[in-house]
Amino acid sequence: MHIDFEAELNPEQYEAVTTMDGPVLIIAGAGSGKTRVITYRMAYMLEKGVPQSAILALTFTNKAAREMAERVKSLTRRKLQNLTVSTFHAFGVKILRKEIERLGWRENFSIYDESDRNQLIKDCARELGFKLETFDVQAAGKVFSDVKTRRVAWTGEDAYEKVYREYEASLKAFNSVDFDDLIVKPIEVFERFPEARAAWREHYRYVMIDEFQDTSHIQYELMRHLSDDNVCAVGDDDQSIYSWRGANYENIVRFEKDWPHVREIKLERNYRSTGTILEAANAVIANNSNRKEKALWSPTGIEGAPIQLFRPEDEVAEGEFIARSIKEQKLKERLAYSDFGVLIRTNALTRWVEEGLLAENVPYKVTGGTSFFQRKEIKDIISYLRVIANPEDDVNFIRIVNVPRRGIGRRTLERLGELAKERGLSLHKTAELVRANPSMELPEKARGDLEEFLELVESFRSEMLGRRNLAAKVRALLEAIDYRAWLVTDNLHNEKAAKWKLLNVESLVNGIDVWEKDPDNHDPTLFAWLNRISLITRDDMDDEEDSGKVNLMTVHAAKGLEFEIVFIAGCEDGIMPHARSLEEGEGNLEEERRLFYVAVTRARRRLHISSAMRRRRNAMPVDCVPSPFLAEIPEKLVTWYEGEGDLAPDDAEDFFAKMNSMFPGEAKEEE
DNA sequence: TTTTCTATCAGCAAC
DNA sequence: TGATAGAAAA
Repeated sequence: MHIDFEAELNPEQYEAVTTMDGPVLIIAGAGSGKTRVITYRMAYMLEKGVPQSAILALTFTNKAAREMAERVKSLTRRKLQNLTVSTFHAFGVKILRKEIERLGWRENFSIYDESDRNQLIKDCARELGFKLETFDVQAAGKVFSDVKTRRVAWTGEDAYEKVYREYEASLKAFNSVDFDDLIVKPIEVFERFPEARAAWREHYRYVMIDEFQDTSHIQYELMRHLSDDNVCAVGDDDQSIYSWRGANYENIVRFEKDWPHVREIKLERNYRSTGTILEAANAVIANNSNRKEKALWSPTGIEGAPIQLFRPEDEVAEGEFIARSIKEQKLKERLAYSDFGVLIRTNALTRWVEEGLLAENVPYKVTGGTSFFQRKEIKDIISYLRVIANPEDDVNFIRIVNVPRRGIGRRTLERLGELAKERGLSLHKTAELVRANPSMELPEKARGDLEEFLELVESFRSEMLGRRNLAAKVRALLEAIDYRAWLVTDNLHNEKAAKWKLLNVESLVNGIDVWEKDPDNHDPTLFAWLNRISLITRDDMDDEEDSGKVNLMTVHAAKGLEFEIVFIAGCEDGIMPHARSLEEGEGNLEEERRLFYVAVTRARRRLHISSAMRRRRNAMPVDCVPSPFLAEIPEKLVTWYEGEGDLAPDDAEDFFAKMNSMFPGEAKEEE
């Protein structure tokens, strides 16, 4: 299959795609066809005879990775089973599954998410005699992460340091790693075992990094270990919105230092938005100081409708307005519900928008927030499977040892914990020891209950380590622990909740079923499944029946997406920019502005911004001031909506026809 | 010793 | 709004 690269790309894109060898830095403004460049670049390499297994592309979300792989496949019409397109974290897992034994972990390690981690930190602090009321787990977690990712060092008199040591020792004892470890541990492997590094480095001769502005210090390190000279970073400093997660857009500067002969290519043509939206976005972001100069421009010359501002009475009115406006525009312009995106700063704000949409019968889906896998009932089941896969995993052991109730309460666990501590063993190992040695003191009843639990784990462990019928075995497990009955007793006063939770559990098991029956899945083991779901997010779940619905999500979750019509709700001072974010540091106003910029540039055709006059906070209505960012939009680009009349201003030009005629190839382009 | 009930507190973004 | 710690009840 031959691709006419020159015809399907603009000159800058073409240059970016065909510069295969040597370091390349692509500064890709919002909507400039970033994904297109990356996918075409991979296709180009393949066409030039680079073997697929030599290409590594790293992205930030599973969704982006999957879509990218799909597009390369459809572009080249090849199956490409050995092409590696993956998130940083998933790639870290891939390395660790091969190499972690070098560091003293076993291959069946567990991955702790944030709540697992916080639980462990709490246990460690308690263990060391800290009063839990005065011990800030969140703060400790942040410091731990900073230390682990080498952003700060201990001062030597830090109260957290001891807890950190305990935490690290516990992780190792439990054969577990946390999220940061997924990046840090591979680096450690590469530093300590140069032969391992050489092997990986040789394997991937072409490395590409997407969303480079959001790479953290350690991700950059990992990339450096892996890349020789053929490295290509694609990013946009104006869209760096993850500094709280360690992202550091100064990596762009470091890249230029580390590869001085870098070829730098700027993509500023925007194929997405109207001139009005671009002008507004440019004007807003120009208020940031520390950035690479660039301005988006539209090759179409379509001015488009003005940006519509609205100040609803309160959050309820805001939700109503959004719902009505969506209905009206959909009808008038024959759009689909999925053409609409409603963006908010915090997940808590979704509620009011949801109520508005519900009241007007507008179908919607919420992306992000507490993911499916964070739900209690789902975590329970996953905890069981984690313990079955890795019995040393104390955090998950504790979580489920008494769910459903089996008489193993606090006292028994405390006692078991003491015994484990004395011997330096995991709880599971200790429990086995207790079973074998009647001399070890424990009340008879507790002993029996514990034994029963051990047997349960063991019988399922031997069952599930096979490579067949995982879903059926999970169903059997659910039966064995009678999880259904537990859901009923645990939700006595809320039958609906119990039913809903049961449905969730069922859909989890169905998910396993689908996954293990996928012909492309070459490793249908319990370990593989656990590794996968540890890294999965809500946006990986959608596709099923979610097309044709309005998209409701946070601005963070919207990065990389685009919608015909965008609403930015809750555009008030204190929310956008978020007060809490500003408290944290000086530079955060600029990051909040970038966040707003990202929100604005999601819109192709029309943008609505609302800022409530009053909003309830903790049940008390509070007067609100519009976001200062609104004043940064040139006045000539906006109109005010007064709360009645036409909700959908006309922009008579036929946007689509014009847009499509301007460009060859697919016009609908994600970033 | 375990389970159930009640009061209190904190709530930004997510791999 | 939910999680969680501590008190009361079983």
